[in-house]
Amino acid sequence: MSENETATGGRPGRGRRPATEVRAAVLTAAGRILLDEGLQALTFDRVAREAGASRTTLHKWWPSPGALAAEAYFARSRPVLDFPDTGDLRADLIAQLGAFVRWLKEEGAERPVSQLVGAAQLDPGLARAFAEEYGRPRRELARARLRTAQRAGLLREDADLDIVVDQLWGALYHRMLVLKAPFDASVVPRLVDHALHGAAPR
Amino acid sequence: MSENETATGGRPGRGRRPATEVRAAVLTAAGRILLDEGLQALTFDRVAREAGASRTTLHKWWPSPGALAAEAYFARSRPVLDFPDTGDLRADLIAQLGAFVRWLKEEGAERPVSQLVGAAQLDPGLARAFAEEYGRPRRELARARLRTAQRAGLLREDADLDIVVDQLWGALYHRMLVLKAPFDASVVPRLVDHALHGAAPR
DNA sequence: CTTGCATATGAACAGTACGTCCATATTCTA
DNA sequence: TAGAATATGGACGTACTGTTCATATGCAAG
Repeated sequence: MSENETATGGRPGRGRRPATEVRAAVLTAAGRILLDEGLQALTFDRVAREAGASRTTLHKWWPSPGALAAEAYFARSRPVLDFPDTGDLRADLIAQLGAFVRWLKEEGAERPVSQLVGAAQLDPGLARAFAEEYGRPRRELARARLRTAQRAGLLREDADLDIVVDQLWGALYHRMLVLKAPFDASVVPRLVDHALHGAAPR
Repeated sequence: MSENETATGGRPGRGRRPATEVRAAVLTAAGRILLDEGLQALTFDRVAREAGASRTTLHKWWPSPGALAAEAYFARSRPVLDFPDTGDLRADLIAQLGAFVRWLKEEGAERPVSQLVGAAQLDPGLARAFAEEYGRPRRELARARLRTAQRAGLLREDADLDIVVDQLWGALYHRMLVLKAPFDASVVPRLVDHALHGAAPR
């Protein structure tokens, strides 16, 4: 009897839909809006409209548009989380940082990442999520690779590996977020050489 | 509570007040709100109410709350814009970066600066203003000091001074904005040594 | 002193978004 | 088959933006 437009695909009107289906539709719509129009456009209203979901539902599952944006972005771009060890530290660092720069510049990650980091400065929940799901894991990965090199005698015993990581990635973030200065992958080798050998005469 | 006393002091009701007087009141109120409650609370509505000004006036003078916040902050904390040269590059860098960290951590600049950089990621006008009035001048100052050292033979001829600056300040911004990791002035000497001598064995 | 311009003011309006509540419809599960 | 879980549309109140308008007042030129 219930000619309900079919559950799949159409607009099912009122009533329950599978939660996973709704979540997926919401995350897809949110990701698209984030990439196409930026974080400003990603409001609960917009996402609900475009996902064919109810705003009430979004409020139930996500505490804020920022949190939804972060989850949508991570669900989409699952960043490569490995750090190959070829034995050549310099080459490995250049490869990793180069991939980061290309991800930012050629795969369109620069705007969403900038905006998410930016919004995190005003949203403690988003800040925690972003640091824990994004910043920290990447830092740990790099740290581990540096630790291996340090044990192999390729880095000084008293080197502060956190500082090395901060200097490598932080330099890029500095240009991207604070200075708004253009850069591309060509800075990476120089950056790595500076981190390894410093700017003072040898 | 609004007595319509004459023009000076009281609440003058309608009509013109000197523009400079209104601007000063607005910037004062905006600065206080920014420091006490953060950038979220700094809306045209709030500032207009607290400054005893009309919202219409704020729209006339500032394009957005972010722009007002930036101007209010710079008007208040006029950061020290000199970079002493004692001849000892390492000591000068430690002094400068140490002052920066203390400014952030002990003078309450961390939250407003983080929030302004954050908001700049979503507001191109604010981003430009912030980079031009804040980031770039500081970088130029540091670059100039490094250039002197380079001419004196304290840095390699082929050293990339922009990279050195990015590695020093960027490392701190990285911890503050991306990792949300605590830090204090004690990292500064190590940071400078890494920038000067690198992490590889000498 | 008069006149006219510049400017601040209050008020109102539409638009958008948030956050919350409700009754209802539907699906899932026991 | 019955009840729990959950999505839905709708409504409400609040807050902020961005704009327009008429009005009041300071300032400066004549």
